[in-house]
Amino acid sequence: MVATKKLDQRGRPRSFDMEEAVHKAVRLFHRRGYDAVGVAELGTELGIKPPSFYAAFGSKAGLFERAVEHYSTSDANVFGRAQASGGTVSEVIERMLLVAAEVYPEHDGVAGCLVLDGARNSADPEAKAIIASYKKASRTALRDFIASRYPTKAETLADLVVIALEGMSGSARDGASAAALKSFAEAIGRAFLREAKQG
Amino acid sequence: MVATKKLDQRGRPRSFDMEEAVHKAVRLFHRRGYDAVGVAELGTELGIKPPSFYAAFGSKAGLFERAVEHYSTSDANVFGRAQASGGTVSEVIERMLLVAAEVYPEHDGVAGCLVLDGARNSADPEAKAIIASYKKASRTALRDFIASRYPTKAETLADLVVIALEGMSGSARDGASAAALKSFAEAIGRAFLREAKQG
DNA sequence: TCACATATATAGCGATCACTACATAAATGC
DNA sequence: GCATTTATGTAGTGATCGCTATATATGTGA
Repeated sequence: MVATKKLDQRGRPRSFDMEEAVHKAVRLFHRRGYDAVGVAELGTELGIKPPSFYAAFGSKAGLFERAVEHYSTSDANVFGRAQASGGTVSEVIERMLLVAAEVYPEHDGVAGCLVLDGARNSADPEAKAIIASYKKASRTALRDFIASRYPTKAETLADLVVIALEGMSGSARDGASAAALKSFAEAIGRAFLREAKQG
Repeated sequence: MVATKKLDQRGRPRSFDMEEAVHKAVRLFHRRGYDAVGVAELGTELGIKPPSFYAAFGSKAGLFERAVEHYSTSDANVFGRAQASGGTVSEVIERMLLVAAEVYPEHDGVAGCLVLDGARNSADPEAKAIIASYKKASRTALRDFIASRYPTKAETLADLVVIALEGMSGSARDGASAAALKSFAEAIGRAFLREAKQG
């Protein structure tokens, strides 16, 4: 049973590019949130009509899940970006906050973090579950990273950072400037050091 | 023309209590956000049928405006509550953060701040405008209060507090515990003192 | 008593929601 | 050629959205 798996490409081929469609969906969901983006608009913006849309993604929530997954494995993942440059735990945290201060303000009509704010006030249980899953995973990764250096204060320090990022994302979506977010990020970075080393 | 204005109570009287209806609307909008609460649900929960609803409030956004106004003049206004007890600027700020840490976690299914999060991701321009107006007024009041003691750093310090409160409200809506919000509030209180007196 | 003013209940408006039934088009394997 | 497989376009599903037209009920002032 070492049969070579022929991925048979039978049937009519897709008339649109999946990756490009998901990328456009990321921008729409990120800009306005899950509920405010309708399937009709997604269809016209992505150039996909309803039957093809549902054949490809299953549902609106299915596309949202793909969009969130695409988003959180991109440069928008501020924790991943900050970790990539190495350094101490506090250096990475400070860098993450500064990266967020650069990324979160409005760019091309999009502001804040899709994971933190993309399903806020949503009435859809699926969308909320998808976001809750990603938030929990992110928080766990961040807490474990902090615990590698500050094991007894990891929870409190993780709360400090996560709540701060929530505030930065929400404020950015309300129009906060890059300068305001930067000074906030710097203050939280100093607070992190202070809370980590004292008390 | 000093005619005594007789507020004539002519016509059929209301069959519901306006204040009680607004209070119920506050809870619904606060719990789920503006868009996720429909007029049909408001009607059944408030015991008001459509024509009476529109005669009394004009529109869904009209009721929302009344709800936000009622909310922000209640005990939910953490800045007002913190100011009421007096003290120095930094004492009031620290107290406000601690009050928010008590008020924002879920109580009776409601979490966070209606003003900060009630119209998040809303597709309705009216609701967004109402919230934007209240946010701007709150921020201005907070900044002016801080400026009375720290005039050169008022903007930066106001950003610190406002973005922190945004984070606390958003996190509370995601299920953050009172303990987590309290430790965050304490850390931000220390950060406020530090940023105000140094640098 | 009766006009007037206001609020009510019944019923339904057009628009939009996420989603689908159905027939057809376009590729492959034999 | 021809069956099979997959994707497509046309058209429309029932449900819900915020809101309203119309007639009736219930109060006041004269």
